Order: sequence, then structure tokens, then C-alpha cells
Amino acid sequence: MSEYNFLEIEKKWQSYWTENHTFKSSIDKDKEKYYVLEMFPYPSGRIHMGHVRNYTIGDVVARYRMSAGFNVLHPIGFDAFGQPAENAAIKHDTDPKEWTEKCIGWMVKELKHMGFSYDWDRELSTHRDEYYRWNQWIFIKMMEQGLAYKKGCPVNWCPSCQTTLANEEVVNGECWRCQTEVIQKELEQWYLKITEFKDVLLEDLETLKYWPERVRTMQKNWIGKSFGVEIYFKEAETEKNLPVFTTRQDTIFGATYMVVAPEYPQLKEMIKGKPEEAQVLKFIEQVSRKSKIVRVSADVKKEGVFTGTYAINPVNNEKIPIWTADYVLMDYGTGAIMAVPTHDQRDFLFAKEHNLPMRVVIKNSDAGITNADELNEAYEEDGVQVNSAQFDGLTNTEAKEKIADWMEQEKIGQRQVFFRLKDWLISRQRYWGTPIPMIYCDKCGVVPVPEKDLPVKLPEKIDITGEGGSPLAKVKEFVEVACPVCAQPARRETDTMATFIDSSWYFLRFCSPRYDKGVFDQEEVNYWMTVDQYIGGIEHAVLHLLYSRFFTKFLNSIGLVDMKEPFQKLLTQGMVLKDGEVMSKSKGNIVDPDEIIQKYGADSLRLRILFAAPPEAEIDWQNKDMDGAWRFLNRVWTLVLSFHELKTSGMEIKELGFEKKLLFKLHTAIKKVTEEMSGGFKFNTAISTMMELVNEISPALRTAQEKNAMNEVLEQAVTALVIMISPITPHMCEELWQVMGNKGTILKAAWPIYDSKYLEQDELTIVVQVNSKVRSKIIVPADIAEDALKEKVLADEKIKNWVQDKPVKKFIVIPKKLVNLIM
RNA sequence: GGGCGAGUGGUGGAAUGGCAUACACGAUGGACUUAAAAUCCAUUGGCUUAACGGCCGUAAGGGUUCGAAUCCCUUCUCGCCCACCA
Repeated sequence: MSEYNFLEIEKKWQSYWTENHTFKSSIDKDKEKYYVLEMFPYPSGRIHMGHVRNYTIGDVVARYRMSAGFNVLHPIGFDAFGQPAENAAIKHDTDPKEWTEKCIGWMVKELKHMGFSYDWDRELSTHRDEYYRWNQWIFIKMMEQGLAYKKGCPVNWCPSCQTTLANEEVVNGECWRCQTEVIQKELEQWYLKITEFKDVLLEDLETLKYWPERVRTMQKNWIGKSFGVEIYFKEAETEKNLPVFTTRQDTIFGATYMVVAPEYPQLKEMIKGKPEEAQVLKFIEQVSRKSKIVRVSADVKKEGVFTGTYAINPVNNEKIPIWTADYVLMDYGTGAIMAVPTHDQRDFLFAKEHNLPMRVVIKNSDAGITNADELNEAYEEDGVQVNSAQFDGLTNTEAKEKIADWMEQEKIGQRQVFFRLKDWLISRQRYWGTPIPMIYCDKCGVVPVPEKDLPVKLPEKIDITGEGGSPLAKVKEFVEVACPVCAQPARRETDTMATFIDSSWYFLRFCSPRYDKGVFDQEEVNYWMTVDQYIGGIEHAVLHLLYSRFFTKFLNSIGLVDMKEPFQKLLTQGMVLKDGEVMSKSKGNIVDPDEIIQKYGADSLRLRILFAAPPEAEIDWQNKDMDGAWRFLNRVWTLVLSFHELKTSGMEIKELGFEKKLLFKLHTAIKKVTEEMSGGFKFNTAISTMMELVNEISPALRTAQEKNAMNEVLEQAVTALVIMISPITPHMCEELWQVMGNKGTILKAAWPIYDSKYLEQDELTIVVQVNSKVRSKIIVPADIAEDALKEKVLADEKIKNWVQDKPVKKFIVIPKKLVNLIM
């Protein structure tokens, strides 16, 4: 019998799949379509264990669906633009394009070594002009709709990457890529109006039933819808408007001072000529030098000064002092707050520190504290209104509505819905990205590049230093252009687009990747979309997944696509760690998948990474765990070959005694494996079930060998086993399938269907408890009547001992499972 | 500070109201071998017992239930996300 020579087998079948275009996909309206997509990789040059996990999961889903008769689309491509390539090019003194394409070459090779079922004819890469020209096209479409615009305002700036960052790219005040502290800079930049879709982006989260709750919550928080009231405070002397936004209008009667952000635009005018002017200016200066990280860190004491001015509370015409403090932020609400120290902990601490007055307006209950001096902290819970004029006695939840109504009536306030989500800043002062297709003309202003002139190609082999300013600005031939409107000399925009734009619609491009008459072929898109199963890391929960939803909604709004959401189901797989840490070059704990493939084969690696844990959980990778996977595959290999040898040796066919038990195990396994592959995705337990099946077939086969006989049940079991493992270990199973005398690929084999009649057993083991403790187990016919069961239980020797002659108070019967005697 | 999730043998994990620890890994012993590897067989939560068996046991404590790893409450620990968000 031949050995399991995985290197040879894997090579053979990888060539077979390529030569026979096994995974080529095209529209077939007779079949149900299934679009499975894994988040496409950044071409770093080497695949890592995270890729292996992500793509193995996707591949099992894809291969299962192919076997189950679906018309499957399973594409792959590369998210090729971005800073790492630019940095690598600077470091190695090469060109980002050359570098990237070399990396793609390596990665394609490694991905092919894993045996993934990609339709390679659809491969795309975002750095090719045939792709990014459509980024430019979409951008112009957005501009036509008023959804792409330029504005000057303070932006996030990473001093290390020398570029701007979107809000989503700033993590804890640091650049998400290099962890450098982000600073604010006043710049004129391009934005996409994602806020136009804020309501649907939020509402439609509800329709994403098959997304992890966690991801939906994160998006919900990021969009951050809050309901409140804008209240029109006035400056006491000048009567100028000082609106504040609050969600706690029920506490308005407790507002004892006001705070404006140090950056508040009117602040400098408000203090002009006041005795406090100097100290306030000094404070503003101090705060501006403080970094955002320091400013928002919880343990730093809130600082602030009195401005010398007063505001009028419109509900009672009370004159309250206006302070400025670092705990009020310019970029949320109106940049000014009403401070209610009794019912907001931050205001409470600040008021205590600066001896500001307090007034309780909500008490806990009838006995609740109403004297502010007795409070040790702010009372932020619900309660009953006090000191609130006509609203006294109402619960604060009632008062919220009544006060809002009243304010609107009196025109001293207006209900408002406030969103945290801001427009998406997409200008980047970097080279390796899509040029923003805009031209600045002194006469005509900002002019989009006409559609016929697209793509605006990224100039190649230019000088990149990574220091200061857009590299494209130094390329004269690029910058200088004739205005498309008046033909006078004009200048091109030299910033490039954020690379998250590239990945915001690639799943649409995959439907018709070579289409050159438009952004995509609508017929293809409307056939394949939506993505039935999307698989990727949780780190994209907000960024990529929110942007993709935004793009889809935009394209839907201009009638280019039918669907409103891009990804029907989402699976977020856990990370692959090494010794509890993320694998990285700097830690030197990188595991190279290709090394494992050389030693154990891709099939063993695929099996192991799925068996280690359920897909959402983290895995701590240990190379030595490969042995178990390898051993199991060898067992299957030997088993199937021994079976085949026996079958072809002219034995007789007869009953061998194990049939019933084997059928039970087989159909249990078919049920379980099918469930997991079609949606449960707990591949670890699917695999353990198949291991149990192997543990059942092995002794059965031995019996058959001893008696030099076999039968159909054994054959069914072996056949089903090979088909069921094939999505996980495709190379080995293709080979076994061929050895078993079949022609062509195992993907054409019919996926086994379980028959519930084999799941019924004649005899059952019933657990017998006495006073809820397991004391015995009895075997009874499956259809035993309750009376007969009781009789049998009481006749059991062990139970007799426990019961003796004491009376049985209660006799609990859980059919087919358990009996509990309460004494 | 807020939200979400998790905590089970030496290890990865299984069991989502009914036999806790399936399936593996590792370990120990045995068979085969001149030997080793591979393979196969057996044992493998703790305490106790000569043995049959008994008792304990799913982070800690309490509750609901005939019955709880699973549901509820309190506490602890860890992870992730958000965060001076008004």
C-alpha cells in the first residue's frame, strides 16, 4: 500500500485544478448562487497564520457549497495601495509598484500552496489603473451628488506618516498604523459625506441579523446617535446666543454655571477688556499645548478658569457664570455645556474644586437627598423632579419630554438628534494611492477630471522621500495640466485617496473584474451580490465594514446596484497568537506557513487550524500540535486504502454485525458536519465528529478484513467520510476519490444526506438518578412505556440498594434520557 | 467611567437546563523491534478505599429548580470595544 505522500499529492491536485479551471465561475441561473468572500490581503509578500486561518475557513465554506450544488463565486485579490509599500520602497530604494508586484507574486504562490479554491481568473489588485480608475469615477459621481467636498478645518495629522488620518484611523489619540501621537492641523482637505447616510447606516444594522452582535454594537456606538435638546442660553451683557446641547434637559433647573471649550470661537471676544482676559488667554494657550491624550486621560484633574462673563438660563432667567475648561470639547455638541454639578460627575468634581454653587433637581425617592451639601457624588440615576418649577413631582423621564415640549413652545430650545459620526476625511499626502481626480484652475475653480480622461494615472518611478508634503506635488509633468473647461494652465490635486476607499467596493468589482465599460457590469453584480458569507478579522468592525456599507448605499442611491447592504452574513475569526502574543517580526515569533506545508502538507495545516478552536476564538499556535492532525490524516489514508484493497480483492458480501451501530454513527456525523459547514461553522466539533466516525469505521473494517468480507454499509461510511472531509483536506480526498475508482474531481460527488431513520436507536441508555445523583444506568427498548420503565428502574440492583423500602415521593421521567427518583 | 464577552483536567477544547471533561494534544505503562521511530493497546480531574464503591469538583459566594458549567444576583480576574460624548 502506498504511503501518504502529501507533497506529491498536493502538487498534483493543485495543477489539476488549475488546468481544468475547476473553480471558474460564471452566471448560471439554473443554480442557486453563493458568493463567499474573505477580506482580501495586503500584499506584504508572505502569508501569515492569520491568513491561513481566514482563508481556510472561507475555502471550506466555498468547497462545501460547491459540493452541495451551488454556483459558487470565490474570488481573491490584493489591497495593494498603502503606506507599507511606500515605506518599504524608501527603505530598499526601489519603486513601490515593483515592490508590490513582487510581493503579490510571492503571495499568489503561497496561497496556491494552500490549495484554496479561488477563481484566479478574477484576481484583481487595487494598484492597477484598471481598478483605481473606478475609485476616481466613483469619487466624481459622489462629487456630482454633493457627497465629496473640500473644506478647511482642523484635521488629524500623523507627524511620522506625514499625512492626515480619518477619525476612524485614530486610536486612543494615536495613529492606528505607527502609534505616533496624532496632532491637530488646520488643512484644506477632501471629505466624503458619509453622514448623509447616517440614519440608514444605523437603521439597517437591524437587518444584519447574521452579523455578530458585537460588530453591530460597535458600529452603533461609532455612529453614536443621541437624542437631546439644544437650549438657547444667552450671554448676559450682549444677549448673543450661546446654545448648548444636552441629553439631560430634565436637569436644566440645576444648571449653576456654563462651560465653554477653550477653542470656543467666540470666547476671545467675550473676554475682551475684562479683568480676567489675561488669565483666560494664558489658559487657552496652556491647553493648546497639551496633547489630546493627556487632555482626555481620566486621572488628570480638570482645569479651568472663570471668564468674567455670565450667561442667562432661559428657563428661569438666572444669571450664571461662564467658565472655560479643558474637559469641554469643541468637536462634540456646540462646544459649550450647561454644567449641572449635582447630576453630572465631571461637573460635580469641577464645581467642588472651584467652589461653584450646586442645586439638586432630581431626587432618588421621597427620602432622597435634596440638599446639595449632602452629596458625595453626582446623582446620575433616574428619580423625581424637585426645584424645577412647574415640573416638580414628575419623574425625570416624564419631565424630559415635557420640558422639551415646553422649551419648543417657548422657543427657548429645540429638540435635536446628534450624531457622533463625522464626515470621512480621505485626502492623504502620500504617493502610493489613487490620485484624486481634481484640477484647480484660477479661473474655473475646482474642476473634476472629465470621465473620458480617466484614469488619472499615478506617475511611476518618481522620487519618494517620505518627508513632508505630497510626493506628487514635486512631479511637474503630473501637476501641470490644462483646465478641462477653459484650457488655461491649471494644477492637479496632488493628494491621493485613503486606501480604505479601494476596499469599500472591491466585492462589487469581483463580479466582473475585467469589465472596462463601467465600474462594474450591473447584470453580473445583481446576479452575484450580496456577498452571502463574508469572513475576516474583527479589527475591521468599524473601519472597512462601515465604509463598505456607505459605498453600497451610495451606489444604491444612484441606481447602480439593487442591494442596500453588501454583506449578508459576517464571520469574524479570532487571531492566531504565539505564546499569547501577536506574531510580529520585531518579536521574532513568526510562524511561517510554508515551512509547515513542507513538513506536514497543506491539508494537515488546514485541518489543524480549524480543529484548534471555534473560528471566533483566539488560537495560541504551537507547531507541535501539527502531529495530531498529521496522524489523523494518515489514519484516514490507510483506512481508505485498506478498504479499497479489500473491496477489490474479491471478497464476499454479507452482514458483519456492526452495521446498525455504524449507520447510526455515520448519519449522526453527516447531520453534524452538514450543519456546521452550511452555517454553524464550528469546524472543530465537525472534525471531532469525523474523528469519532473514523474510530467507528476502523474496527468495523478490521472485522471485515478478518472475515474477508464486506458490505454496502461499510462502503457508504468510507465514501461519505472522504466526501465530508474533502472541503477541509481537499488534496488528500481528491487522491483518495480517484484511488477509489472515480473520475474527475470529488467536488462533483453528491454531498451525503442524512436519513433520520438511522438516528433512531432500538435501545437507549437511561440515566437513573436517586435524589438527583446518578446512581445507575439501564438499557431499555426505545419505545418503552412509562410504567414499564418505572418497573425496570425499581428492579435495578443498584437502585434497589438506594431505595430499599423507603417511599418514592416523586418519579421524574425525561423521555429517552433520564429518570430521577425523589425520596 | 460605560458597553460587550469570557473564566471547565497538565494543554487546546466539548457539553447552553438532564451522565461534566466528547474529540484531540501531552504524559505513563504495555505490545511489536537487536534498538529507535512509526504503529497498535491500556490508563490518565482530585480526595478516599484492599476492592466494590463513596465524597468533592466547571473563578468565589448566594439564589431559582427534582436537577445548574449552562438561568438569576453579588464579587473577583482576564480580554475586547467605546470614552471628559454633555
